[in-house]
Amino acid sequence: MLSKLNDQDPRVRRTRQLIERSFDELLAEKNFDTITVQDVTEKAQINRATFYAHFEDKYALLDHSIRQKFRQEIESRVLNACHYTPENLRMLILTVCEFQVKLNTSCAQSQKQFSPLVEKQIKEQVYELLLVWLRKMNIPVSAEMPATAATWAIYGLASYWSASKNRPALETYVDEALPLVAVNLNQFATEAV
Amino acid sequence: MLSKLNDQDPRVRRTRQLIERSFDELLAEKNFDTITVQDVTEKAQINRATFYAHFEDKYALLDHSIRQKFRQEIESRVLNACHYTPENLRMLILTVCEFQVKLNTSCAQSQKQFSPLVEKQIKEQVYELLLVWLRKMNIPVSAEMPATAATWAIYGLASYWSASKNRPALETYVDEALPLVAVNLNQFATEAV
DNA sequence: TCTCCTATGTTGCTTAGTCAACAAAAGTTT
DNA sequence: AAACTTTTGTTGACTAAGCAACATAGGAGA
Repeated sequence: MLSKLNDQDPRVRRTRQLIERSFDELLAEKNFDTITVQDVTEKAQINRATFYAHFEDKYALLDHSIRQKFRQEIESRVLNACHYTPENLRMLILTVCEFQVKLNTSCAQSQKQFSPLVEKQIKEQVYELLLVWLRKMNIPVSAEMPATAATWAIYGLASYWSASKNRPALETYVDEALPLVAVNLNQFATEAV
Repeated sequence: MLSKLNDQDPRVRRTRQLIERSFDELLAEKNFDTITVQDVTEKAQINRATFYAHFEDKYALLDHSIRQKFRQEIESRVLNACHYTPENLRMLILTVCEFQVKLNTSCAQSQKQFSPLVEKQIKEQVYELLLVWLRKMNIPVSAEMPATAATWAIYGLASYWSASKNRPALETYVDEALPLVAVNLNQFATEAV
């Protein structure tokens, strides 16, 4: 059904948590496509009908789960509540890189199949974050294009790194990557704090 | 209100768990009479009105909590699913002794004030357990009196031990206590399995 | 192929939990 | 003592979760 539940309602928060937690645990145990909606609801001890009130299907749950996890990485580094600086940008690139390898190791072998999902979620959020940063510098031109360029560059560099056979040390790699991305943003940075 | 909720309903189980867990955590932190119903519901993240649907007040919660904990001790030793033997009786006495000291150490200093509650709950459950045991031996006389005598004896001996300045080793104490209690029950034990 | 079985969505009705507002009790402060 | 703040129970209207039943879709196996 998906008739928009109220995110502030404690009951809604609770059941979402139960679903998310159970799903994470199941993902650690077995492959995504062997996980059924029933598995999730049984583990969460909620009714199956309740699941469908929250998510369209298990793919929507996976989508949400990935989005959630990346958002947490962003928030744990407070990147969502700061403004553009080269250092923060560096931290953002680093976050994307780490997230990639984390997914490849934490869950089972199943990751290849939903890497397009991951790409979509990461890029959406990086883009939104960069937009916020750019808009805080009240620049004369539109923020969309620089944000887009930087987003794709960041994601591309991160997946290039995470896919490399002999990965160079993350810190040194990010040092190299930073100027390639920052060139799109630095031009506005004079107005920043 | 307390309009009997359905114990089988997952929602009911969940909120009870939330309440119990929060209460336990609060009890570990501070004294019982400084704990408010609000504290519990805030920690449990449930509505205050919901609390009152489950418990009359915080005293009823305390009552329930103690009952619950002792029942768990009984069940973890499978005493609820067996029959009378001197060894099982020994285990029961031991359980009561351990429960007494556990309460005195685990929670804060507050225990003295609700020791009558503890006494009531322990005795009720020991009595019910002994009744079940006695009835399994289909004895010719009524089970109530031997069960009562044994219950009081067990509780008395356990609190005497737990209150002693220099407590003797539990095992040896129980060895001494066992015959004093068993004398009420052994006479029927010939019929037992 | 046909059957069996399991997972999926969906539905109408019931029950539990939320919320806000209230009056009244119990502590606190001054 | 009076004025205050906090906590307590209780209420009624609303929303989410549970349940059982259904039709359907897909796989697995004879």
